[in-house]
Amino acid sequence: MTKEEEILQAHITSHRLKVTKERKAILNVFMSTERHVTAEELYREMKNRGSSIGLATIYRTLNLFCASGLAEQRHFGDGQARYELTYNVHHHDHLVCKQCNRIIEFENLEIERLQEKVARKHHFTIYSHKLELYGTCEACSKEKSKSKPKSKAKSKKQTTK
Amino acid sequence: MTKEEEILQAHITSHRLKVTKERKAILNVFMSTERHVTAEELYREMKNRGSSIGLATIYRTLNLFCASGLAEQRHFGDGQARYELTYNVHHHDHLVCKQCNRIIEFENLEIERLQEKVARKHHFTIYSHKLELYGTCEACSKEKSKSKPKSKAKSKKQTTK
DNA sequence: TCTCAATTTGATAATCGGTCTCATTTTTAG
DNA sequence: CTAAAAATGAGACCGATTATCAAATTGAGA
Ligand SMILES: [Mn+2]
Ligand SMILES: [Mn+2]
Ligand SMILES: [Zn+2]
Ligand SMILES: [Zn+2]
Repeated sequence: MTKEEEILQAHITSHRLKVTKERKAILNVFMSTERHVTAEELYREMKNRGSSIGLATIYRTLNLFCASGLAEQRHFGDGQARYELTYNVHHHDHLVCKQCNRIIEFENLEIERLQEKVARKHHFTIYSHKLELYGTCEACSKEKSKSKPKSKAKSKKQTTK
Repeated sequence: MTKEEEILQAHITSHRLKVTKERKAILNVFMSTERHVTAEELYREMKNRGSSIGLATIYRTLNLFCASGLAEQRHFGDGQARYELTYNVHHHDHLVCKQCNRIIEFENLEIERLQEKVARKHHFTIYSHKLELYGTCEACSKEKSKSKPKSKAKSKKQTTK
């Protein structure tokens, strides 16, 4: 049993919940897929691997992962929640390329310290924060003309009239 | 005519759009209400003041304000977009109290500089960013037991089972 | 000022991510 | 093994926002 399975089981038993094959299966795939996955993406991935677990269960289970401290939910501005394993993963923030939807993780202790300083000045107690830098990644700014090297998002229709 | 009305008109004419009484009325109320307003809140405020403008037009017009550079859209994690006038307003980020939904604005050039530094390190070009610190404000941490002094958000049902 | 094509509006239908409901199945303490 | 509690899948439902469309308004040019 992986450490992650243990963490999940601990949370499950301490909350009088139940260990199910669905939860184990979802945890497995969740750990093996790319970071910042959406519920829908995870659902499709599981289907590809032969699973018949329903989408509602995917949502429920991702929420459970978050409640157990295994994962965290993120929003990168495309209207879908994304999830990433955070157990044993250093805290970090994100650079989000709006061209190709690539997500680059970074860690900056100076910024974290300054956030705390700001909070102190306002007598505010931080328990979470969100720092995202939106723009264009290196790859995308090099290929000035081409459009979407690693597209992941649906392009939303824009009424320009 | 206020400077804001001029900016809007400039955007409107340069895009072959039309100046309407609705747009002027919405801009007026938008400028006179509190910052970080939702479309729904602005709609109700206008109704209170006797307007009969439809909600769809409020949404359309707030989007227009954003397109013209007068306003910006924000998301503070409660699932509704909020808007604030940013013309002639210094860039700032936000402390969001999850107890009372108070929003405190702050400005920190050191953090902004460090963000740019991070971006440079990753050869990334930032064109916008989002920094929000979530937690408990001074007022709320003082009244340890009381719940919602200036409640603004609907409490979402949480299935704890 | 009049005309009229283009734009905007209000009402409301549609969309979309996500949650809830409920009948059925699975888990697990005893 | 039993039975109560919890979880599941299917699909109904929800809330914020956008799209549709007929009717009204706007404004550039005559
Ligand atoms: Mn990450
Ligand atoms: Mn603000
Ligand atoms: Zn990119
Ligand atoms: Zn507060």
